[in-house]
Amino acid sequence: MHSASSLPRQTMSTSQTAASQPALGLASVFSDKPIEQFAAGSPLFWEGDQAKHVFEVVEGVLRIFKILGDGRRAITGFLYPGDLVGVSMRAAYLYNAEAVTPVKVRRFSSVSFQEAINLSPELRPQLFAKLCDEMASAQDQMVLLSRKNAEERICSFLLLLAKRVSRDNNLSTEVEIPMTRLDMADYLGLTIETVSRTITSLIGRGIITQAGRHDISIKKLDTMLRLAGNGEVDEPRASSREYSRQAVWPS
Amino acid sequence: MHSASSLPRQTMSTSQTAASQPALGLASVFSDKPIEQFAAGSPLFWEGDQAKHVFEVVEGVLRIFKILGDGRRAITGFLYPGDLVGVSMRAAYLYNAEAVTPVKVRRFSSVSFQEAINLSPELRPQLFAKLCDEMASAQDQMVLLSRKNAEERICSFLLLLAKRVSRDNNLSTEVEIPMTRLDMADYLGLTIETVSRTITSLIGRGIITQAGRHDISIKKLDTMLRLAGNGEVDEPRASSREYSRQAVWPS
DNA sequence: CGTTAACTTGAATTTTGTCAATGCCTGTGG
DNA sequence: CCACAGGCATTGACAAAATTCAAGTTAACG
Repeated sequence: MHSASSLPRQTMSTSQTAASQPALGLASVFSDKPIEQFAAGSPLFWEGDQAKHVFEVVEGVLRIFKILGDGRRAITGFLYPGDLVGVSMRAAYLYNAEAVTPVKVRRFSSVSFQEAINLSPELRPQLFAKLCDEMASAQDQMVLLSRKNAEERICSFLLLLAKRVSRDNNLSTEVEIPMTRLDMADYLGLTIETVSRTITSLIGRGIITQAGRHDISIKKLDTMLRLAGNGEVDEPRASSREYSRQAVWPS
Repeated sequence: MHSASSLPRQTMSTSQTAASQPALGLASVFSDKPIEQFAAGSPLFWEGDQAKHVFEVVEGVLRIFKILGDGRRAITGFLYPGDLVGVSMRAAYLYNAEAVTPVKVRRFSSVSFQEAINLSPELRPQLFAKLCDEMASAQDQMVLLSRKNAEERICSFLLLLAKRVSRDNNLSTEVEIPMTRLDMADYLGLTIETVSRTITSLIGRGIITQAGRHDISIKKLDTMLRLAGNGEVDEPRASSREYSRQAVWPS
């Protein structure tokens, strides 16, 4: 089921937040923990499990999702290196977490994690900021799901992936898609067929090109941005990663 | 637009978090600030405004929303007494906030709010927990928007409103809907017509009854719960037909 | 290299949206 | 306090978008 391809599928995993981490970043909490590996498709935990641990993604991509009574799946997020999994302040996990690609994580007990956070006036605001970022992208996703059509959803998603690659703000035009069409569909609130048709249409119009199922290249970035439907193409909005935040938060 | 009816429309405002607040709750941060009032329909702030203040809702209901380039509106949440507005750790607000009903709030400067939180080891975890709650309901909303049909959305929403009324977990069967059909539509990712038709259908089947546009009564709670589609009551865990992967678990 | 899961493509169907007209609350002003 | 106006909601007919069902095709992995 989707294991490690020999292709650049993994290259994404190496990059990301590691380099941009502050001197004493959140990752430092985990740094003395051993690395654990999960094969593509394997679960880290299920919704309802005792929430005994918090994980830090070191390499690879995770999906977090919920399942409705009759089996419908909704993926609520994909997690990349630097992201934390399982921070919920609850006794039980609120969602399922599975590896999309082969994944490396570090594990920390929930209790000690909270202690560590609480004792460090330097880490606390970082965690807080991460939560706020998460909340902001959750809201963007609600806008997407509630008001965008299939094409706008796909374009928004591809641009999101494009933004992830670079640690600064530049979009890369070479986009790697680590997940399957089904994952995309369940994240975007569409069916697999609609995802496929929409991508085919984008290719047909020369807006993107494809090199294998998991690698696309954006050929008409301006068109993509317009099709993503956010309006303001060059908005100063979520420069997404760190540094755009208010400089308050003393301590 | 939608002002204070003489009906129990307001009663909801008084209840909520006030009673369940710990001795030194988050509200205490705001307690010395004067109460400000906003008329129904008036804005507290717009997306992009300098995020100079944090608000605590004291009475009434707010909507927070984003607008796409061509005018489509997506409401990402309704806020009730006890909720905080504008906690984003950003220089600018990320969304618009407007009064749905006449609203009373207390205002606090963002900077001092963060100071206060950071200095109090008692308040900190409360804020943290609030953020986690918010994240949890954002995820539920993503599930709703991504995988539920119109009827499931409406039923889920009405049950959500029903749950808000009581401070414990009991659902009230008398549900007050403080917002318009358009607000509901923009929150549920539907059109006003679909919302209307769906409610009409529920009434026609005797599942709910209506007393004016803003007050419904749940007559068949079990049916409502089933139609909401969460399949929550009896979950023998993995109903995951095709989604449960074999538990490999290498390393 | 062959098998099989993942993906694509097509046609029919369903759901929801759009447009348009009517009906009914709600709050205002008489 | 009541009547009335205008906004809000309902209803209907039609259109559009996305889903479903059903084959085919491709490419990933053993």
